[in-house]
Amino acid sequence: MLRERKDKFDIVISDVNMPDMDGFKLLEHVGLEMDLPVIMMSVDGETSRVMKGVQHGACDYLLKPVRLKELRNIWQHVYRKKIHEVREIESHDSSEDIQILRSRYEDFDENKVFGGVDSVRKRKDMDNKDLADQEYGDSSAAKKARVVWTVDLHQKFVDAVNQIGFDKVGPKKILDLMNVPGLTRENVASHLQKYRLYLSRIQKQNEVRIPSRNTQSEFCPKDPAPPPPPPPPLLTQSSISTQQNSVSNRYVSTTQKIQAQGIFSDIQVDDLKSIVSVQVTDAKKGLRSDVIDTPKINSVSQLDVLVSFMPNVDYRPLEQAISKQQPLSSSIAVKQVMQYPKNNVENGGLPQGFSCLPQPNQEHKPLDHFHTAPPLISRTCTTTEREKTGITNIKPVSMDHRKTISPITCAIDSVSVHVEHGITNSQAFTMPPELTSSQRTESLYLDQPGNYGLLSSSQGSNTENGAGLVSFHDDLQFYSLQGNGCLENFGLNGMGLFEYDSMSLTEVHSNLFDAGEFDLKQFYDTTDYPPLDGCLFT
DNA sequence: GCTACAATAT
DNA sequence: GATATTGTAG
Repeated sequence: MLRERKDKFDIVISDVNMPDMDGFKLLEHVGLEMDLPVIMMSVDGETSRVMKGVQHGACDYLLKPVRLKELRNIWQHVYRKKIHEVREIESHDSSEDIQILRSRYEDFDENKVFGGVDSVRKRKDMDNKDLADQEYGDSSAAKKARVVWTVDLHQKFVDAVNQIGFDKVGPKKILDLMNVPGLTRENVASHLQKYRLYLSRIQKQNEVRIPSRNTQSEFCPKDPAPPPPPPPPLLTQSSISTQQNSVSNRYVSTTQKIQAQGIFSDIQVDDLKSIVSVQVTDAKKGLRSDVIDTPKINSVSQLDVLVSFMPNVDYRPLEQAISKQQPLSSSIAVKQVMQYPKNNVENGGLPQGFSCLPQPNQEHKPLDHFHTAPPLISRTCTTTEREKTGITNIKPVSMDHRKTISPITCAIDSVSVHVEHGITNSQAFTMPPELTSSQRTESLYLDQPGNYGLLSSSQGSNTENGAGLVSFHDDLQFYSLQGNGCLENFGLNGMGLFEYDSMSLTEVHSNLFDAGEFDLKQFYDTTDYPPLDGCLFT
C-alpha cells in the first residue's frame, strides 16, 4: 500500500512484531523509499528494542497498550517533517516559495496545536534545558516561520495602505485588503510599525536637512553637502533577482522582482550633459550605478548632477495631462521607492527637503498623487553655483528663470561624492549607439506612498502652475522625480542604491511644459512600462 | 556588539 | 491598534 500510493500517507505506525514482516524491516524500507515518519509500537519496552527502533529511524516508539494521550501527539512527527521541508526550501530557495509553502501548510497552526501563548514559554524552557523535546520534538521545528516582506508583498501592503488612506489604516484593514493567505494581522501590524518608523525617520531627516526654504541657498547650497552615507544595501532578501542592463529588460514587473527601471527616452545625446543611470544588476550583491557619460564628460570624477526638486510648483496641468493620456504611465509616476535606510542615513538618507509623511492635518487622498509637484532633476546650474558645488559640465540655467520658481534644490551629492570616493562599481560609459533613445533604460525604484511626499511637498507656496518648468533651458531634458524622489545612494560600492522614499524617474521634455501640454506617449510606450508596484522596503 | 527585522507582549 | 520589547540573523 505504501509503495502503491506513496504520496497518500503522512505517517506510518507499525507494530514491531508482525506475522509476515519484521517491523524493523518495514522501518528500513520506509526510510529508504518514502521518507515517512514511522512510529513503532510494541509491548516490549526493553531498552535495547526501543533503541533498535530509534536507530533504524523510528521517530517514536510507543508501548502497547498505546494510550490516547500518546496518540494525540503523533501529529507532531508529521508537522515536524513538513516544517523541515519548508526550512529546507527556505534555506536555499526564494522567499516566494516559502510563501507558497507557508500557505500550503498554514493548517499547521502552531499556536493552535501548541496551545497558543504557552508555546513560547515552553519553547524557552526547552532552550534552557529540559525534556520538553520529548513532548514537542525539535524546538526549532516548532518555530514559526518569519514572514518575508518581499517586494510583491510589500507592494500589496502599500496598495492597501493607499487604498485605505494613510490616516485610516490599521493592520486589520490592511490585512483584509491584502488578502494574502497565511498572513496575520500581527504580521501586518509589525510591518506597519516598521513602515511608519521609516516614514517618520525620513521626515526627520528632511526637517534637519532643510530648515528653511530659502531658495537661493537651497538651489545650490553654498556649503557643500555633507558626504553621503555608505549606500544602503538595496535588498537583502534573496527574492530579488538580477536585472541586467538589457534592452529586453524594459519591462518592470514585480513578479520579476526587478526593483524598477526607468527610461531615458528621447534623449538628445548632444544635449546630454550628464545622466545618471542606475542599474539593478544584482540585488544580492547590491546595485551598480552606471554613469552615462557623454563625450563632454570624460571621466566619472567629472560627473556631477544637480537635482532640482520643485515642491512648490503645482503640476496639476501636467498631472491631468498625464492621467488623461496615459493612465498606465501616470500610474508609474505615482509609484515610489520605499527602501529602508539600512545604514546610517543621517547625512544621506534623503536629499534635503523631502519629506514623505503626510502632514498631521492633511487629509490623505490616495488618489491625489498628481495634485502636487513632482520634483525634478535638472542638469542645470549657474556657473557660480557650479564652482561652489564643484559641478562641471553642466549647462547653466539663467538665474532669472530660477527666480520664478523657488525650488528646493540640492545637488545629488551622493552621486558626485560616491564617484569621488572611487566607488568600484560605478562606471562611466558611453551610451551604446545601438540603443535607440527609447531603449535606453535606467533603473529606479518605484513605490506607492509618493502621495505622502506629494502632500508634503505641496505645502509650500504654490507658484503658478508649472511656472518653474518653463524656467529651464529650452533644450533641457528633465528627469522628474515623482513625489519626493531622492537620488540617493546610487548603487555604488556594490551595495545599495537609492534612498528614494518616493520616486519614479520620469523623463519630461521641457518643451512640453512650455507648451502647457504633455504627451507622455512621446516618452513611454504604455505597454513597455507597466506600473511598477514593487517597493524596496528593506 | 550593533542593527534591522519580524514576532511577541503590553 | 499602537507601541514597546524581545529574539534572532547578519
